[in-house]
Amino acid sequence: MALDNRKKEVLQAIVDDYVANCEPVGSKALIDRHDFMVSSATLRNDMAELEQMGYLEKPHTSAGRIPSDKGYREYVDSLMKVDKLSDEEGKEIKEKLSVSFDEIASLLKAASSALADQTGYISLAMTPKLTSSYLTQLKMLMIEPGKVLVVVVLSAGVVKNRMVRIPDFLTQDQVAQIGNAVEQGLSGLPLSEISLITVATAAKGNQKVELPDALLNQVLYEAYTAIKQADNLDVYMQGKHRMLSLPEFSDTKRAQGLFDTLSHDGLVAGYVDEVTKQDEKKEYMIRIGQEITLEGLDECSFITTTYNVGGKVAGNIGVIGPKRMEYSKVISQINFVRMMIDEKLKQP
Amino acid sequence: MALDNRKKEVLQAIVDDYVANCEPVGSKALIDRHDFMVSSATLRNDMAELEQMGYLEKPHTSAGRIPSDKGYREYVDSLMKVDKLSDEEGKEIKEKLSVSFDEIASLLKAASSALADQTGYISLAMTPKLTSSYLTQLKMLMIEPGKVLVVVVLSAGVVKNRMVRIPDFLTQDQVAQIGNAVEQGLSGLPLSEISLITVATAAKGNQKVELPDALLNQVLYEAYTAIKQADNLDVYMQGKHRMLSLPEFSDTKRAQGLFDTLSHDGLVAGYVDEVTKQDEKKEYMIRIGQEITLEGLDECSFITTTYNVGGKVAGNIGVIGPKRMEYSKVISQINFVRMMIDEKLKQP
DNA sequence: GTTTAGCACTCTATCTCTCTGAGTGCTAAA
DNA sequence: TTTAGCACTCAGAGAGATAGAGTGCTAAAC
Repeated sequence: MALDNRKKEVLQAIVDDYVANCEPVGSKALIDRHDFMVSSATLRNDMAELEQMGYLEKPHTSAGRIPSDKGYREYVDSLMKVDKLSDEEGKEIKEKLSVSFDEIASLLKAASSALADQTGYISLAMTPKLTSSYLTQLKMLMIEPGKVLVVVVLSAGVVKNRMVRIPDFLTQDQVAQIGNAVEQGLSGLPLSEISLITVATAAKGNQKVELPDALLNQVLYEAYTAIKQADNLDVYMQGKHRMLSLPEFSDTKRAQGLFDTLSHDGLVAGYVDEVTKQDEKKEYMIRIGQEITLEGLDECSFITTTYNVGGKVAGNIGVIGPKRMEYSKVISQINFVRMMIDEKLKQP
Repeated sequence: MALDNRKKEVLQAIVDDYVANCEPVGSKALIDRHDFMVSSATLRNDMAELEQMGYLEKPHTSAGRIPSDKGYREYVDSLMKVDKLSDEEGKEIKEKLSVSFDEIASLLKAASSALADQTGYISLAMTPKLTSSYLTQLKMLMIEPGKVLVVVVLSAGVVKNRMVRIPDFLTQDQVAQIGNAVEQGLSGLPLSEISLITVATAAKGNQKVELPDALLNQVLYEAYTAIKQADNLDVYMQGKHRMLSLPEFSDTKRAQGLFDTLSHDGLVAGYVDEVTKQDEKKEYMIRIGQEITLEGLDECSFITTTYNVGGKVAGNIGVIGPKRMEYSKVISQINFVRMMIDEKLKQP
């Protein structure tokens, strides 16, 4: 049985009201707040049917209705209208991202912070997935004898560095040369194809320094770990504490379950990855309540979207909020931030 | 009126019991759990006096007593015995910090993580206060035309980098030369004495590249911002979510107040700084309940201590937990972690 | 067939009342 | 100074009672 027009309106109104007040919506209240041209009894019939079809739930017999996960799903899929961000709000976000960012990490940090402030929920920003990106530069900088800073620059604009230890007696020149050799041999190679072996052959094919093999291998191993480490995703998450002010998390147990999960960056990042793959074609990904396979997030909704770096490599930003979230607003906010990121990263 | 021996014992027993159970302690329960050789009536008299002197409080007339801030203070100042860490626990911490850390940031991250795991409370680790440290190296690395990575190395072992934008047409050599000139002119200079002017004079006194003044100034300005940015304290904080399982934070409002404050790294860092100055001579700093001037932390206690880098520059690590904290255990844990850090950073 | 008025019914939240028990403070004796 | 004894206090738990929001159903109206 499909939803007739009035039922759609009723569902939409109930979601809207519940989002606003976090209180079960009754037929009377619905009539009061909206211009239905029918009586409350009619709405009651509609609501009973909507419940039977699984779109609504009752906390108990004599309460109003609240949307089920399926109800929210219908709402975001076909009922809500995503309105454009108000000029004012767009301006606010723009301002927060207006500082010049020449490193992707700072941009993402700012984006996550803006998103958290603007939505009032938990924001998320992840560095680009690097497996598909490639090495553009590798510099080895001697900080003091025996200590070398390996700077790895990736095509996605990601810069990472790692301090490594090498034998004391190597000179800055020798180390820099090895770095150059590796860089020449590997630049342009996708990260996924870089292994200890490729590093070694690259270096040995290009370098001019005469060094015993064992020694050279030691340095190369450190360079390799530095490159591999650059592969790690960074996750920026902000605004967690705001969830505590929501009525759905007034129960500490629930909040704890949520925070426990969120404290594992890796879990969240992995989940975002998975969802992104599932909804590859879509502009944004939404997961509602039980649809989320992360523990402790069954009272939440999760919205993510993908930004692009130079049209190729992509990372994610997103928002985690209560199921009772202002979906259309959050979506437009996320979209706006994504556009801003895309724009800033388009310049080569 | 000073505390006689039995009163001290009573206070100590009450703190111990309350720490263990988070329930007001009555005279009867006290007799049951401890070997006082007197009757409950005698203890009642003692407890009444302790209350009058401000060491104990009553939640209401017919409940047991709980320690007041003053009571906790007396406890940590003269009653508790700081026991040595168990070998087992020492081993666990050692293990967590056993990876080789050649960058101070990673070491602190690991330390904070170990401290949070081990205490079950909120841990804190801050990079060294850098004002007293000095610049040892400054490298400028061209990533692509117009984009330069400025790597700043400070005496405290802190390495920071910042991507900056410069005019497109400058070459790697030119940029590197400017970097060298700045480094030569400034190395050894305390950060506090580095200003845009000192940077400029340093560079102009040492550099050989012929560049129009305006252009040079632009590059120098970027180098200067990079140096100044290296000055920022980094704060690593972990284990916040654990507080939600404590009965004192079962009220979400309270938890929210705490988290609100803790989400401002700067506030916390500033406070730690202040406290450290006040208790300069002490091995560790303790602030209890209302003694803490940060909003939302009046149900908490704050313990910090100072680690050293090469005997000179110093940073802080610490723990935030409920007033009802296992003080002696936490103190020995913090001390142990500090010793580990000191040791790892002693090697030049 | 759809809509509506009317009404009995259900269930939570709230309030009040009572009871219980842990714990106190005080008094008087040891 | 310590102790036994006892009256007193108060939070918390449990039991009704009540109010009110909301429901579902029936029968009439459109």
